[in-house]
Amino acid sequence: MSDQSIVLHVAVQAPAHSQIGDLLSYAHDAPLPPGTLVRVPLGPREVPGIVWDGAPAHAPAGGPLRAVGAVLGGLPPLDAPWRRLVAFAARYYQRGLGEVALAALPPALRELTPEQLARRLRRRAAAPALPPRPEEAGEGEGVTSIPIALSAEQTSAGAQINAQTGPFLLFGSTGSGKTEVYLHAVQQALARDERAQALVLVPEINLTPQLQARFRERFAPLYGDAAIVSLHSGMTPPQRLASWLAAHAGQARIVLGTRMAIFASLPHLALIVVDEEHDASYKQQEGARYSARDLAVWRGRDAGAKVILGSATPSLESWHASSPGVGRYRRLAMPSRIGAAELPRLRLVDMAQQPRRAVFAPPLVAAITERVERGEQCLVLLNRRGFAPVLHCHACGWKSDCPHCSATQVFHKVDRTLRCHHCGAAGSVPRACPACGNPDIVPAGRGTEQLEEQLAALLRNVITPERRAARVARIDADTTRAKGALAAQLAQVHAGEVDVLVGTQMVAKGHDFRRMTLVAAVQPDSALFSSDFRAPERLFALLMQAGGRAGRDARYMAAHQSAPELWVQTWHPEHPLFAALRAHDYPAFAARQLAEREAAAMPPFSHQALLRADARTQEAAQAFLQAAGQAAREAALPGLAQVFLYPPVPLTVQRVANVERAQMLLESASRAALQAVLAAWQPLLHAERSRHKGLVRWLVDVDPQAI
DNA sequence: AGCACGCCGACT
DNA sequence: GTCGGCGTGCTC
Repeated sequence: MSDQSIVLHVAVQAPAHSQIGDLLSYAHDAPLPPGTLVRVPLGPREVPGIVWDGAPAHAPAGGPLRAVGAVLGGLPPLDAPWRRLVAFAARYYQRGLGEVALAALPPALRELTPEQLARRLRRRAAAPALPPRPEEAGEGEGVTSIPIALSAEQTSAGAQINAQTGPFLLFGSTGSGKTEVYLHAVQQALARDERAQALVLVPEINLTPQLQARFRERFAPLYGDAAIVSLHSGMTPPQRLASWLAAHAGQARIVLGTRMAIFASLPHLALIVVDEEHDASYKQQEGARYSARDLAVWRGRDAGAKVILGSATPSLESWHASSPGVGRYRRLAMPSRIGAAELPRLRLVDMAQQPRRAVFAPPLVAAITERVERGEQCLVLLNRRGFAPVLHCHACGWKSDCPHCSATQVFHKVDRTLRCHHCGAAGSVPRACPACGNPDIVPAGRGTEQLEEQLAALLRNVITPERRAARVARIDADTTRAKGALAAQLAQVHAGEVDVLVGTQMVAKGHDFRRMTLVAAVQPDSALFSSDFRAPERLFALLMQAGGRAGRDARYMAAHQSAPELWVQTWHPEHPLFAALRAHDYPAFAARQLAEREAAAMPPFSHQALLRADARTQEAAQAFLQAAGQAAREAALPGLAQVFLYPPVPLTVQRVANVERAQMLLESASRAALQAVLAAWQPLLHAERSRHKGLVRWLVDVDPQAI
């Protein structure tokens, strides 16, 4: 303990609800700049940490400080903008600073010793990592080195992005060429400054390969292959580390990734693109429940980087923010589909007029048959895996309930199992009713497996122009579990080996199937009357996006004299959502939804947070929430007068894996008041926790995407 | 969150 | 007589 006179404040990975404060103090023999990675002793173990600026809220309890264990000095410190982003996210989403900061680093980096890191960095330096000098790029304002033919709408959007600061909401219908605008904006940003970096976010890993191909094709000739990296959870730890280091060092000029990539270290960030910004997967659902889209807007403003949010069906939050009266975002509209491709015509099937219990209405079967006979492809969507959501005994009323959850086990016919989609419990299908012995137990309802089977039967005599039998294939989470399975199956579809594709939402997004001319949603009605006020918005987006899979290739459609169609089977054809869908009129749909939201003071006209409790019993979960609310009122938390606390209620799926779940909704017209309450509430929640025996955990979800 | 310490059931 | 269940408490 001789010369260790410097006190360092270090963020370590400890959750907010541990008794540890945000920053811990350690002794070291020399000052270290904030953002330096270190390893420090914590109790019996050594953990990674990040040197932080500012002092901890609470001084350590006295006694000599322990010393920093190791310094990862080979790495440039994480810069101030990165630390501000992490600090903001931790504060806003009510989590520990160190928890958010360390989770934002690639796992492989957290495990590294200084020696391993030094070896890695030497290897990187030895490799010819620097890209060819882009001599031809960056010759002043607006000069692009690759001439790109843009439509008038694309040119106008590009010009505005170039001239204004944003953030921008790029509202372009499916097939309007949003990607080309992204590419153009990235090219402009990179050409303007030879160090500039661009971050491009996509909702799902599945969509990164094709986007990566587009960006590589465009930018690898200019900046080299190494200048384009991906960042998502499907990569191996070494791959992720390599991408992260390339971004941190500034060698990667373009980072493509999923929501986690919003926390990438990008010292020269100039542009952030959030593709399909309405997509729910931008909201993290465990740990710190952050919205990568919202953080993108914050980060862009803080770092002086432009932000482009793109969608054909924007979130109502973004749409509202870009409305003329509000003007926080600049709206750029691209209503036309490129290359004279038509938008799909809506064919509503009134199920009340169809044979009872028909899965597929006869007119839909006829339409699919006709298309397959012409050599075109069809897509059938159902958002439910398995063969049937429940098995049923008509003799005694037994259902295939999950023993651990308040949900039924789903019948999977392919492997004769009953599986719970909530807790994962799986078993084989009983031969007879476990309750009464009746051998005649029947599946009720339908899933993708059943659609696949029924369609195959319905089309068994249908012959394609190549004189082979029609082929039906299914793509969902069950068929794509193995690594590379999705890519292989998609390749089959692209190769024309599949005529009808049955699948869940995962095939509705992004993919470009050239010969796809008909898309059908078999059973979308539940979203029309859901208790979740965002369900209609999600359904509209899904149907628009799914419909966009049909007729993307104008030349193919013209050559085959085909017109794209979106079929929807519904019991409520008169529902106003379908009128807007028929007209491809998102603005009309959004206007009506926003009017309803405003009248009911719901988001985006109010702000919400959830306090959720998991416990052994539903009573214990609700008692904790009740007591937490009571404690907040008794302490008269600042801002509480402007925040409405709803009574605790069970979650829709009340019990999962034998844990009972309840939640309490907080709502306020003032985001600041809601934030103030949540921050001041935190210590009361800690205190309350120990008074509730059966409580398993509690958590706060700011801006929940479902309630 | 880890990881200890700590006090009560089925095994060698 | 030990191995081990996870309840409670601490980590600068």
